[in-house]
Amino acid sequence: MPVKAEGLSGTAEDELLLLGLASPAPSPSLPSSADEEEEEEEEEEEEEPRPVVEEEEAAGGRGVRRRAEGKRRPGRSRGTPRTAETAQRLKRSRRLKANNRERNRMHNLNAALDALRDVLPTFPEDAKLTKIETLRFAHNYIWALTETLRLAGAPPVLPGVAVAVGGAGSPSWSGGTASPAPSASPRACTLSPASPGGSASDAEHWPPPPGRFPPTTVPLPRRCL
DNA sequence: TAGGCCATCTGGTCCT
DNA sequence: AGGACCAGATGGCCTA
Repeated sequence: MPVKAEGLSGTAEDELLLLGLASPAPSPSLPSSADEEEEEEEEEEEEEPRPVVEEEEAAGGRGVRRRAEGKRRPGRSRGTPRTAETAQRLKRSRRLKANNRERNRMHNLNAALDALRDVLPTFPEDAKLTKIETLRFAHNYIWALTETLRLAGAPPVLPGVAVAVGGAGSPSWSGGTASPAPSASPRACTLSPASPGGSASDAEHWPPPPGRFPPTTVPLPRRCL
């Protein structure tokens, strides 16, 4: 499924839509389940109990036509307490807002992943690593660079030096150390994903599929050459 | 066609 | 209460 453009269903819009305060423009965008649900919601809105039928009749509005057609909506007239509907709508509204937030969150996550891909060497250049490959390769790449520095006699990277995350908060490194933990690992020199904190599953994913093989430019620790 | 990858939705949980 | 985060489910697209 193609990525839905951001802003297609803004939070505020959803809210307005759900509360019946905005008239939804026919969306030419890709059909998603959310959209479908919104459409359902629109229908619901349209079928909201209309307390001012007399006025509509006077104005020749839809109330008149309904009555003329002799159609009566099932259920819903007086029996259902309005508060239940309101609660339902509120719930739905919150859900859609949460969906939007979640979508944005995942978009941010993907953007960060793309940024990570950009700084990772791949061959060919435009080969796109999958998410899991990106993470694993980044892990290895950092490990390899660290090893290279270490073997070159460079001073250890200062713990606490970290990438500013998201640009908003202060830099943090949840791991508590700036170097890939496994640098002390006895598994040095393999340069396989199993090297840095490797696991069986890591090894399973190495090497990457042909055509997107990235590590050709990863500097090997001198000891390994 | 099966399997991999991905985007999205959803409900639960935790945190502020 | 509302938002962030997470994991499971679902369905679409693509490739071998």
